[in-house]
Amino acid sequence: MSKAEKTRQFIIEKTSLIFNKKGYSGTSLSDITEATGLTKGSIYGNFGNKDDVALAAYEYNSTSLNKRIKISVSGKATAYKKLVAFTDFYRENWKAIFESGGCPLLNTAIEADDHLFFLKASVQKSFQNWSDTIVQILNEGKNNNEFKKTIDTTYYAHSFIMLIEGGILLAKISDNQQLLFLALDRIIKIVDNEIIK
Amino acid sequence: MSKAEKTRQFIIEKTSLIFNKKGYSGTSLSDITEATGLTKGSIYGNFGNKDDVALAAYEYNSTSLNKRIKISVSGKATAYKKLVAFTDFYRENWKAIFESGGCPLLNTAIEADDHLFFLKASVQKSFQNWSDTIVQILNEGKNNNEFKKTIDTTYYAHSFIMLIEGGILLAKISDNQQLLFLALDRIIKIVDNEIIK
DNA sequence: GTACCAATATACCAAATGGTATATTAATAT
DNA sequence: ATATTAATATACCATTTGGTATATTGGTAC
Repeated sequence: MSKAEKTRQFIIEKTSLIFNKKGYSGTSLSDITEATGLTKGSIYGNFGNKDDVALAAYEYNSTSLNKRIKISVSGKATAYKKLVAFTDFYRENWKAIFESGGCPLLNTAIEADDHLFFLKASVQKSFQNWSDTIVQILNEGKNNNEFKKTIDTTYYAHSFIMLIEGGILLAKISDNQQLLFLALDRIIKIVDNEIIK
Repeated sequence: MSKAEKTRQFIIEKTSLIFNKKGYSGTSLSDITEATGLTKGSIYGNFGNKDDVALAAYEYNSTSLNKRIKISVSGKATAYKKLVAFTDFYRENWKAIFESGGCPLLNTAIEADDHLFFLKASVQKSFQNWSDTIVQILNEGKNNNEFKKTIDTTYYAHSFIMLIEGGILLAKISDNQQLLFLALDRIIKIVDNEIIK
């Protein structure tokens, strides 16, 4: 990794939290220089403009969350256990997630879909990727004879994502994590009642 | 209504759409003067500062959505029909809602809970109010012997709100209204399977 | 009709915004 | 050791930001 690549990574890591908390409109260049201790010249030597920093910070936020979820899920013996691990991830990490500004996909989607269009494709991809991950687990369950063969995998993937995002939203604005747990319980209930054989 | 009150209302109505689309950080004073055709002097004659305009615009956006939902629900004969009407409201109005920037509660919650704290109490109140409305319908159903007496009304109110907000989020960023309908179908499924006698 | 007050416009302010051209420093290859 | 290049800092730019003091206009009561 060249020095420029290191600095680029350094900038992303130091600003990702701010972008997730204050949003992409709400984060200024002085926020960026303050957080990194670097000057504008250095920022613009490594990024084309502010949007590029924002996009890189979003990519960092979304992929690092995704990685952590995948680690929690991987290694579980059955597809069912993977789905439980997936919800447990949020039960165990809700506090850290909330303190770092909440789900980056949720936060960024709001800004991307009517205003900051340069972020939209990236956020769409994140949701698609998330959905694909869940679909994969559901297919694994079908193949293992754990889950019903008739289930619509993308339908359930989308349902779970909605419940989690809605849960995070309501829990965060209400300062009540139980509301997120409610959504997670509902996901497991759906798995138990509709998906498992 | 005095002239000042009229102008105040005029400013709110003309800017509410911009605030919902661009967010409260993303909306500038020049956006406000442009949308209204008024000057800064006039804006600051009617509001203390930009935050006050933002807050008033949010209140306008959230209450006007709430009013429209209440109109759709009211007049229905049974509690069950009221819940159906509530989901049908989104089936019928999703396009208009999406074009005006999506759900103001969702949009504003994202900015309010880590950044623009002056909005937080107001958004919390909106969610509380929404939850209360659903709880009221559920209680009505209990009293009418339509719904099971044992159900936890706030639990279901929160579940429905999560599904709708998650559905709006996913549908909007994916440019696919079917994803919202999926959430609405799930709500009716829950009513049919768990709430109705 | 005029005096008075409410409402709006004008003209200004300092600070912050995103961005850039150039200077300086640090690293690297020869 | 030195030339070259990569990385960062400095110093500047025009524009926009939110905000305000003052001037002007419009309406209304007497």
